[in-house]
Order: sequence, then structure tokens, then C-alpha cells
Amino acid sequence: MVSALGAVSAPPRLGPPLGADFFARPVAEVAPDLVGCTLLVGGVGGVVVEAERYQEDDPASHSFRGPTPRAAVMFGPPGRVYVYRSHGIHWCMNLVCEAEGRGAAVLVRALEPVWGLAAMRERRGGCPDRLLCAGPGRLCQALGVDGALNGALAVGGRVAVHGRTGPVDVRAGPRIGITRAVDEPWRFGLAGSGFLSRPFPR
DNA sequence: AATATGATAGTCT
DNA sequence: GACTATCATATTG
Repeated sequence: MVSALGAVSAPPRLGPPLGADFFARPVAEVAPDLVGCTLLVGGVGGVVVEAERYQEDDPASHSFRGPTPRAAVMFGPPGRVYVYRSHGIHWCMNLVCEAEGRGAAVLVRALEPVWGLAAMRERRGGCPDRLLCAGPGRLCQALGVDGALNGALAVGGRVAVHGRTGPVDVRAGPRIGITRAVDEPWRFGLAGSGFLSRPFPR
């Protein structure tokens, strides 16, 4: 399918539902692998076009200082959702990776909106479609994600992740909005997507 | 197009 | 008391 933007667009079908085993791997593998997968919350969502990797020995990660009350979910079992509030205003959504006891997760930064467009447009107040889910705070608003979802399963039920339906060209670059470990190329994105929070340099 | 700024509240030092 | 894994709007070139 070709979107109105002419950008890479997802087929209107779902790959196989992913189980906890997908997330029970090193976050260095899961983060790039997640690009091209489909994230649904209550049947609303789309294709992951941008994600960032965070891990325990990473000074930019909430898990860096150990399992504080906020970061506890990051140290829990893989395949769960870690939601935190950013700058007092926005919610941000992560998918917990690696074995229980390891503080690793992938921040979902942008989706290509595909399913539940009407609901997303309403929640986002009628902004242009390419900005519906272009950023971690924006996509949480579009999908109706808030703190109540923190710790919930992401492998069935209200939150589900489905595998890719075709080949994917993944780019890597430095993460956004952090002040430590700024040079680590741990942001991954779908090459050429028009739904990124920011483009990747050529 | 690039950069600046204010909103706003939880978390950690 | 300082610092955010942000976003929308405003301003400047």
C-alpha cells in the first residue's frame, strides 16, 4: 500500500504475534529487530518505524542506577510494558527485554499509523497524519497509553506486537533527547519512512 | 530551516 | 533543589 505521503508503507496485514521469547534476547538485537514490527494497543497502532535501545550499563538509561521504584519494571520479566512520564506532561512506552533481573528495554519512538486511524486522530486532536505517532509522547497519546499500562504484558491481551511481513531496511544513529552517552548509535529507524520523529542523515 | 522557550510533575541527589 | 528517554509554539535567518 502506498500512503498519501508516498513514503514506505506497511501492508494492511499482521505478521505472527510475538511471544516473550522475542524480547528475552540482548536488547542490542531486539531494538533493531523491532523496526518493521507492528505494535497494537487495544487494536490501535501501526508499524514501528523508530526505536531506541537502553540497558543497565548505559548512563542514559533509567536502569543505570539499579531497580529504583520507577525503573523496577525494566528489571522484571521480558515482554512487558514500561511506561514513564516525561517532563511532567508526556508518557513514553518501552518494551522490556532480556532475562528477568536485567534492566534493559526498547523505547518505542515512532509508528507508522495503520490501525485505528480514527481513534488516533481524535486523541491527537486532528494533527497531520504524519505527526500522529512521530515521537514517544505523541504515540502514547495516539494509542491511549498512560501510567496505568506500566508493567502490563505486551505479548497478548491489550498490548500485542506482531512480526514483520517483509524485508526491512534499518538505519542506526545517535539517540534523541539524552545528555549522556550521546554518541552511541542506539537509535534505529526504518529507512525512508515519512513517520519518523526526526530523519536519519544519509 | 534551525533554534529557542515554556509547560509541568515525578524522580533522584 | 536539579534534572529530565518531550512537544508545541514562537522567533529568527
